[in-house]
Amino acid sequence: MSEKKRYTIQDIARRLNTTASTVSRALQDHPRISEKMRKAVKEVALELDYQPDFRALSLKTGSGRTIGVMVPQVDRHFFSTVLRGIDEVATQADYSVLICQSYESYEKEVSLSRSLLYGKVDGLIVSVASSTLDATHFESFGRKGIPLVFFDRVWEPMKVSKVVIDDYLGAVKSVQHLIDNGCREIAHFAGPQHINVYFNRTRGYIDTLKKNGLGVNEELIFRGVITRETGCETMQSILKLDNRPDAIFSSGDYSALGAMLCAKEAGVRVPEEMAFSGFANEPFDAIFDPPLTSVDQHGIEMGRQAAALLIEQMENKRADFVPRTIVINPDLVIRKSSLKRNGS
Amino acid sequence: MSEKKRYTIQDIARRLNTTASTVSRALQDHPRISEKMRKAVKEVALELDYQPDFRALSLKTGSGRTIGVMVPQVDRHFFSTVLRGIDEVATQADYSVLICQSYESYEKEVSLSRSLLYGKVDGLIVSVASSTLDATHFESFGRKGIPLVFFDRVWEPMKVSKVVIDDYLGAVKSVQHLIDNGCREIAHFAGPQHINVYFNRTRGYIDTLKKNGLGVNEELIFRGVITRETGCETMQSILKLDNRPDAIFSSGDYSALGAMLCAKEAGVRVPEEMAFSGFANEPFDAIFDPPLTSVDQHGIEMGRQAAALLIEQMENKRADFVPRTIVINPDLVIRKSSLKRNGS
DNA sequence: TATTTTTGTGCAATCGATTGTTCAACTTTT
DNA sequence: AAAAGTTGAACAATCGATTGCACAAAAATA
Repeated sequence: MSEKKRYTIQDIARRLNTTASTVSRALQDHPRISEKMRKAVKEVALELDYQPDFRALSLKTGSGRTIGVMVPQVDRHFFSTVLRGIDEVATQADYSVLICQSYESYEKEVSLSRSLLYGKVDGLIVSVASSTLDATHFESFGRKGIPLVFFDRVWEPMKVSKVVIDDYLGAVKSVQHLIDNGCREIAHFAGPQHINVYFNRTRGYIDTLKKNGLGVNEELIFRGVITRETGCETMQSILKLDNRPDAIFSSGDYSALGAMLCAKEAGVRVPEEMAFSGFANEPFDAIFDPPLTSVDQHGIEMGRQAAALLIEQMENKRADFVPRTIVINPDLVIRKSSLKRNGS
Repeated sequence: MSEKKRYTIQDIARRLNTTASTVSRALQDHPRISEKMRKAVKEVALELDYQPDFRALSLKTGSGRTIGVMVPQVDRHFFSTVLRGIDEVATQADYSVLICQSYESYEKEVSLSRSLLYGKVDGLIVSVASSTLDATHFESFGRKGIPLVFFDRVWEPMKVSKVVIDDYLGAVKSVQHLIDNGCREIAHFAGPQHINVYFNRTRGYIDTLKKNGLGVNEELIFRGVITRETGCETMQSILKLDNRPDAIFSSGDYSALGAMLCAKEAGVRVPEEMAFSGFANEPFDAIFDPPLTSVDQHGIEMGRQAAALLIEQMENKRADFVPRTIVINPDLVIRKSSLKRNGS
């Protein structure tokens, strides 16, 4: 019954006894096309529901107006807000956004890069997977003239534009807040240290302790604790310690949460006996009991900046483009879980 | 300094004083190419980090081996699990997945469809936006011979393959469970009724009440309650009622949660005085106090089935393909929030 | 040695669009 | 009415890759 066909510019030409070039020009309102022909072409185009073929078009023009985004997982609130920011700016500039997920896997990341390199995207925005220790696979993009922008989890050695938050500052704000609230023995859940963001959070923690004249107790730094499960397990060991810490500064909300729930379960009063502070400001932070203090990373803004940076570079194709790094200030969102001093 | 160029098959040919066709064949291990030439070509290709141009390739071959997925939002747990299922099957079959978000907006959905129609994808998997009342814009895909599969939120009138869960059954299981636990006045938070999934959940609720000889009280059906905010507000009004319901069956977890937290805040004992049951089995359901009973939709499985269905249709390009609908059985995940009878 | 077969490459068309060039048919100018 | 200018549309090349066909040179067969 139905024709099931994608009509091309040639089909239109055939029906009107003319050529593809004339049709192409008519559709573009070229001045040298007669009014009559223009109308006829547009009419047939409409009738056939003609859409130009993206592949042919981008092959000819050299750009498909498509931005690729590669993130570890889209269902993490932070990444999804960044996506929103990117989408916003990209749409405005008439670019499509192609999202893909590495699922934190190095292999997947490499194979995705390869497939994107085929010419599916004209520019790429990336936050690297946690299992990626070496991100040289991204260097091909530079070699092929495909602009690249890193955000959040960046591959420092590469000379490309980056958008990051000041993780160090976020940690400082967080730990200082805990100290100001009377905490003196602050434990820390650290993420994988080869990832810049986690490394910087840990640095901020250590420096802030020192700055306040508090000693750094290596035994209170728990490494690789980022999931709810590990948070919970770590709390179990903490509860067995002779002198329990009076606060936890976690590099992530999931582990902070896991630990907090475990502690409550074990009868620890939060925040009176133990205060908690996380990182990422996940939406569920606000609805826990008690609500979790956390660091907001302004994802939408990061996304906007990353997209703007990328588009700028794509449009100004000069070889002398100088990569920039944009640093965004994080905000500490104070909630009950850390208010040891006063319950306000 | 750096060349900043994408090398083509022609560049390789030029270096070896041969032609593009020979290079193309050499790279494909065509039998009629000499061992020597083959080696030489591959060597240069490697040296130049040659990657075939996706656009040229898919223009010629007619397929870019790309599946498009359009969902309302990627940061909803259900959708992100479906994505995982799709990704799994697609990757295995050597397809790339292109994700895009409608953000529940009809306009965005229409404009995305248009851009995908350009030939960016060879097949499409869709869950429609809540603001979409008329999804005829998807019919172009059929007309152009681009296979389409709906999942979860489907546009019933279209004759295409669909993957859904039995929302009716999910609601039945949920409400029956509440009744079995001694609830007699069960209120219902209903979603937008023009969306099939919400409509069916409400039907399941009504039918189950009737089946158990319980009357349906229209005043206990609250429409359009899907966010945490509206859930909370609705609970406020419920608490003012003369005869409060003893349970809430919500069509969504967010509103169930909002309501549950509000009720607890107001001093209602959960589940003793009021039981709660949601829909979607969001990951946070398990970590609330009390944990929320909910209906699991088997997202990964839905994604797998949808992708398999789509790929089958794409590869078997016969015009006589008959659309299928796959119905997946939901499971009720029982947690403390609904266990009124016994605290087990 | 003459003829057939095999082997290795090049030529040219094609996918669907864009765009510079050519060229006939009208208009306008003188 | 002849020269010059304008208009409308066709021709052909191009983007990067694939692939049927032609055709030498080399190898195998007679």
